[in-house]
Amino acid sequence: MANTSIPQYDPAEIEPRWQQKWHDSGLYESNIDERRPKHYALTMLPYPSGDLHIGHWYAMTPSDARARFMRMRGYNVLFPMGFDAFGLPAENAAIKNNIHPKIWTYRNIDNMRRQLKSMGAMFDWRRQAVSADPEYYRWTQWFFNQFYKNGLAYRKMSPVDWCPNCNTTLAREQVWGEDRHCERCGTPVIKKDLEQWFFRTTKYADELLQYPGLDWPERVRTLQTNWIGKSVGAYVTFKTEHGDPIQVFTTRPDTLWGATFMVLAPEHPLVDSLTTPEQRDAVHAYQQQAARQTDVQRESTDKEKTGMFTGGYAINPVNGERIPVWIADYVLMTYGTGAIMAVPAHDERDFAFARKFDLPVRVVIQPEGQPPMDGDSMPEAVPAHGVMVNSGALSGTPADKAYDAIIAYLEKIGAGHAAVNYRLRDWLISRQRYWGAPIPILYCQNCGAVPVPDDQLPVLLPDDVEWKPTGESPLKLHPTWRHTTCPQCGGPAERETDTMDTFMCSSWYHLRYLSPHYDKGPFDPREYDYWMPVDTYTGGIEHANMHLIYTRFFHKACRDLGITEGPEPMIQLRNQGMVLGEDSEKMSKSRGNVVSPDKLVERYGADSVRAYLMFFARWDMGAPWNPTGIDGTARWLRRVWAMVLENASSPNTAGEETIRTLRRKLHQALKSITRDFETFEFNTIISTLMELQNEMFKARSAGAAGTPAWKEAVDIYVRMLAPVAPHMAEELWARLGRPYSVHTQSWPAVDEAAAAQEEITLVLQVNGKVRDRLTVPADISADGAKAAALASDAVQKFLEGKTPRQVIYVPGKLVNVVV
RNA sequence: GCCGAAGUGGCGGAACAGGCAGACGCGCACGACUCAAAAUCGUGUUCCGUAAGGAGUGUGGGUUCGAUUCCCACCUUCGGCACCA
Repeated sequence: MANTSIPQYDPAEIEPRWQQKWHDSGLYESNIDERRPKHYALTMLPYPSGDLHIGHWYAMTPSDARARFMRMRGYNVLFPMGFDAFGLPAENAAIKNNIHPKIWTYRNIDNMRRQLKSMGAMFDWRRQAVSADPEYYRWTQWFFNQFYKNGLAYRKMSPVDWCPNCNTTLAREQVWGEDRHCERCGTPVIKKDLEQWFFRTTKYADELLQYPGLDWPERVRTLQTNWIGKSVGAYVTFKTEHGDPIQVFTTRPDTLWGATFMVLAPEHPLVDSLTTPEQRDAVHAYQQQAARQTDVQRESTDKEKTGMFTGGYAINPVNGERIPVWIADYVLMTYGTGAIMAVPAHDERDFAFARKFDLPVRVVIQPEGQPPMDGDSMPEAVPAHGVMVNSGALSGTPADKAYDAIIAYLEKIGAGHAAVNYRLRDWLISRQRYWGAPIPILYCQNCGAVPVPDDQLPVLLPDDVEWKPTGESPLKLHPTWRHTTCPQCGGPAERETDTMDTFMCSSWYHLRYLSPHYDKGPFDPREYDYWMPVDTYTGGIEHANMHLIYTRFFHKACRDLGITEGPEPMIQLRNQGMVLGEDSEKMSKSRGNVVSPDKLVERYGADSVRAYLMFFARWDMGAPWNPTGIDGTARWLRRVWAMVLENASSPNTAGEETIRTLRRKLHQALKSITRDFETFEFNTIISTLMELQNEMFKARSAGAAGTPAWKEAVDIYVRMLAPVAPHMAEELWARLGRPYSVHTQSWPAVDEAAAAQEEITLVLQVNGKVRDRLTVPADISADGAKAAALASDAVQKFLEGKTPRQVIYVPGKLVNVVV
């Protein structure tokens, strides 16, 4: 019955032809349209590393399919694309291949834009933004200026993380893992004392912990919440014997009576004045040794405790007790105040320290229902849950009840107050590299640090630089670039030679897409008012603690400066998983397990690649690449092609039942696919389409082709296919004689009556085991169902003559007979 | 150590209110078409058992008429954090 006259499915011919037509007709140009609801669909922009990776396709094609679905549902959809074009790999490639980073980057952008276009995605290329373009980074610098003028950017000398391979400092978020390695190159970082620029992200720590109205994965919110690391407690001020205050942070002010010593970080500013002459040499030696250690050595948990007595003492404000002050490297200068009160009875670390240096241990919280603890003999610290003991007037009070009273008391005697601390650090944005947006600051001998006036931006990155890695910013080596005049006093000034972290560029790219050539501000306010916020954001979860924190901070900071509006920049977030190599390892050139999308497109066509990437794994999970599975999706698309085009002359001999079944399956599939698009479950969209196609084959064999129901099924099928396989759907739509374009059609409506089940399969169980199945009317009564079940031979057989104790009917599903 | 995610056939996965486990596809086997192969189409494919039947969703318990789904304990893998006071 196969009609041999239909043309073969030839994606290599179809796909470029439609891409050209879409481009020529401006099909994907999104413009403000107040009559339609807007939908801003954003997918994370790629770094122009050279070639589009299968991972990019995996991230972007389902995002594109969903954007298309939203468009068909009546939304005015914006789905833009651009390039995160500044960054280290360009410089590394420059060094390796002796090619200018700019040439390397823009060449890659050209190639990747071509590859992106082969996906057939609905990107509005007019809105492309490239972060290395002066018309883009002019505004990156402008944002820096606004932050600087409002106290959100500051310069500070401090010990910072330095990647010896990338020759630059890194933000705390960009140092990963137990060995504290560089997020980019994997080299363990070292500490350096440098004067660097920071953004005051900590100012927003508390707000960043709130996710108002955000539909974000729980996973991401948890990662961010843990990263920000809020601790609620109190600052308590002890005094040295000379009367100098030593402030500590504690989450357990109720253990104050158990503080038997204090520990300062070796770098703490009070160490010098506390140290007695007899201890001076030893303390100095310990400080030196601590300074030489790496963070990894210093912060490894299982390390034997080390420390040194300063010879000095402090007075506990609640009981006037005189306690020794030590220094130790387990206390970090970068958290809290760099000093702690040690309560060895109830803190594991303090306990280990006390035992090692033979310091007193005093129990102040007695766990309930246990024999009294003895500080001298206890083998380990005990959790501080229970009743306060050895705590003066508060002895006998449950610890959790005393908490607020103690803070009130500390406030009354002027020795402390409630406080909150965060693990989050301010964002270090200085990079000692060439290929980035220059920090728009000048240093004048008279005026100090002066921002380049907004109307003189951008501070252009010079092309003629030596990009040799020296550990200094390459811009420092430029013969003339750094020398300029101060805009305030006209005297000589030098430019800042560091560039900005590229995460600064990517913190606001979603705003630049709105109007990439706008020159009166970072974005056209009319476009902002219409499109923002981003409705759906898709991308990898690896950015949970980097980009996704930075961009939220950026938005909130800008909101407070009157630049942006609303609490959050991106309302809904969905993360795709990772496509691994066939060997289940991360794809990398060195492992030789990289899958090239170009070759797959050449062999199967973009539509098959798109469909396979949606089908082959749960999108949010990812999976190792399976090279043979794609044959199945390619086969399916060829069958769809044949099914749609072969039907025209087929007979109309189907019975009523066939037609009813066809329509039921069709509308059930439509319902299921609609729901799955809403919930980002792409793999079941494809399998439902495959199932429906099988059902339609059956109906056609039964003579359904040529009926109105068949026509309806084909029409709906092609529409449902459009987001997934946009080229094929467009071609089929045209061949069916329908007007251009399938992508501007509305998403079909479910006919609930058609989808309704008239008959159901009633499952019959005996003691929870399936023994029989009956086809019964869907509206069967409970009594009817139970009677039918008991009448079943199979059920009777397994009842073995016993009387049912209970018969359970689950409407529309099953009957369970219990004996 | 703490936080989070995940464990289902040979493989990817489905089961969306606690109700038919294994949809859909890959792979494999057999068959049709073919001189032959590819492509295509058809049939079968969780395991044990000739069968009747039994077992079965990481492991062990629990709740329930009924558990992949809920609860408890544990194991494994992956991700994040880690001397954060």
